[in-house]
Amino acid sequence: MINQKQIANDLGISVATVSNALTGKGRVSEDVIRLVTSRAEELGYFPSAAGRALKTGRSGILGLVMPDITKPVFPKFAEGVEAEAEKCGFGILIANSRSTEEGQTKAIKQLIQRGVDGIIVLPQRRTAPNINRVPYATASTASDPNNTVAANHTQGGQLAAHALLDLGHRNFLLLGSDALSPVQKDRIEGMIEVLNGAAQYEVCWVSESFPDLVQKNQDGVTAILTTSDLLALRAVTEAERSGLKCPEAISVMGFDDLPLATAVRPTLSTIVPDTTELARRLVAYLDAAIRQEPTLPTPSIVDMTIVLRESTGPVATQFPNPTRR
Amino acid sequence: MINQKQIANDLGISVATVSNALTGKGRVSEDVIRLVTSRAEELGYFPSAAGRALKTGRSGILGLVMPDITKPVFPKFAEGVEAEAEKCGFGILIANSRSTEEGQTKAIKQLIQRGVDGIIVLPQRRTAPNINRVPYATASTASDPNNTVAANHTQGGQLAAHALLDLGHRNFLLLGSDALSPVQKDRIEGMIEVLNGAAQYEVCWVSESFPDLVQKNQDGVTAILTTSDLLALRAVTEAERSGLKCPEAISVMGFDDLPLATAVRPTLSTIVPDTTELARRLVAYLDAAIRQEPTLPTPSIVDMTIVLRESTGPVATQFPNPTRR
DNA sequence: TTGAAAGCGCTACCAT
DNA sequence: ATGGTAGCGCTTTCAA
Repeated sequence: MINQKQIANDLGISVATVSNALTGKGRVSEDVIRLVTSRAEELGYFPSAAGRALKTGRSGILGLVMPDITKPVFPKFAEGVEAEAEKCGFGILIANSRSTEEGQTKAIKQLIQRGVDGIIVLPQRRTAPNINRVPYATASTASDPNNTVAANHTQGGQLAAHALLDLGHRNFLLLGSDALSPVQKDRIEGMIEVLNGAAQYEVCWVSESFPDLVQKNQDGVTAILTTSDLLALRAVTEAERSGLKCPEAISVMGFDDLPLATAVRPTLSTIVPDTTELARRLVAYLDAAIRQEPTLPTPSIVDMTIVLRESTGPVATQFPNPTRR
Repeated sequence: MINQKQIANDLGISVATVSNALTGKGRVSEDVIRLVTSRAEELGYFPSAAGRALKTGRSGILGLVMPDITKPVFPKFAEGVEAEAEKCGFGILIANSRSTEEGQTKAIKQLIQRGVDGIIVLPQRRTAPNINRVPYATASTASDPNNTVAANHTQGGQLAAHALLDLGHRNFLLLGSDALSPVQKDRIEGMIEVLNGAAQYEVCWVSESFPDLVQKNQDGVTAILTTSDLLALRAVTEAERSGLKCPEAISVMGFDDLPLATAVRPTLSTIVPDTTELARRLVAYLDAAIRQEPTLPTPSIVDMTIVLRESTGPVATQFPNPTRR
């Protein structure tokens, strides 16, 4: 491994000058800077991360704790964080909390041991990570008191409901998969807020058994709002299988804009979280905290957007199903 | 930050003894070990990663270069690598090659600068990563000469073809999305090897336009083999939309066992890569290389398995479509 | 069994 | 403008 000392000896100057020339901090003559940088280039010099970290007390690495990167929502987020971190000169060390609080605690401990400068946590069940050694930032729901930034799930739900209301729908089925998830609760809540008084609706938490969509449709339901594209996919395909055309007979709305949303036919209308912005604020917060800036960004909420594709359409003017009671 | 020196002063012993007691390497009395560890516990001591790295020349961190974690194949792999790495005491630093060779080169350089001990690369277009500073391992296709381990895409393709042949199908449509991808080429090749002489088949690379499945079915096609679950999803939903029941009229086979495979109805029959085993071998190789073990694992190939779900079934005994010419 | 001391590569202070 | 040097926290001889 080639180091500053070798460059210094090579050029007959001191390591201090080499360091100064390379980092551009000290006052060194242009000539020496050119000399040193070109020699460093020649020798293929890379500064030692360990040496620098030991001296400065900073590793330039951020930890990212996620529940389960296998779940399709997280990769987009991870990518956003990685990209933002790189812009600020940070690397990303990943850790898996395995969707449990113990896993989360363990992951955080490991990251600290590895010397990260800060930690981003995606707590799934509103657990407050207990970190004192390094600054941390969390992306949670708006209703979570100790978050750094939150996606506006409620507003996302509102967006979904509004869009279908605008298309003329008045009888809704709201589909979630986990009644305990704060995220899903917020999304459903947003939908309900908008629907209340304006339309009929029924909330259904899917576990094993999926509701009989034909039956629901006969009962008047023309629109399904879901808390996830995975559920929407299920709904669309269940519907089409039983002869209910989507969106002609029934409209289906997804959530999260997963890759599958454009792979399925009909393509899924869905609510899009701004993961890039979320990641940006998370990293910006940590960056400020690590630099010990006097004022830190305050908790904020990032709105979602909607994208209307093929799975939603205007309510049929005449009832698609003549047997409706 | 609390360090060994403080513990040493605290206990009136030397830092060397503290280090020895903590790492268990040197010969220290049981009493002292107990004393030191308990005191360390009390003070909440964590060894400094930087200090240790500087001294030992090892960071305990592995870099992982992936083309695009947003593509649904990669998260499962990343999780496997993370899990395996943790078992060997390594952390995982992620880097995004953005599916380009320049991106890959840049990512590798960055990882090296951050002091990783080794690098795992998923080269997408059969590029040979140029790394000399640290050991690296690649997961590529079997036909790639410089790989450490490969998933047996060809055998996966064979598996798919065999399964549908066994179900009585004799007229196939093979669907890929990228004729330039070595992975997809190998998969299709495997299918063709099995089908040749045993059945009729047509290969179709989907770009924008999707083949007319009703037409194909009328031409006799009863089974579709794809190179990805995303394509299979597309095929299933296109088919069902145009009144072709799956699997009654047409069977569809996916690849990769993505999360969506069980969210769609019918659930997708698919080929499952053993990402855990792939990850295990990759990490094991690097671990050995980093420890400078005399003999390193030689390149090896990991077979895939098949899971039959709802999207495939026996060929219809009578033609589903009476208008077949 | 324990301790003193060197040194990993870097930066920053202070002197020249 | 440049150089000498201390020291970040740890491990590892070597000596006691």
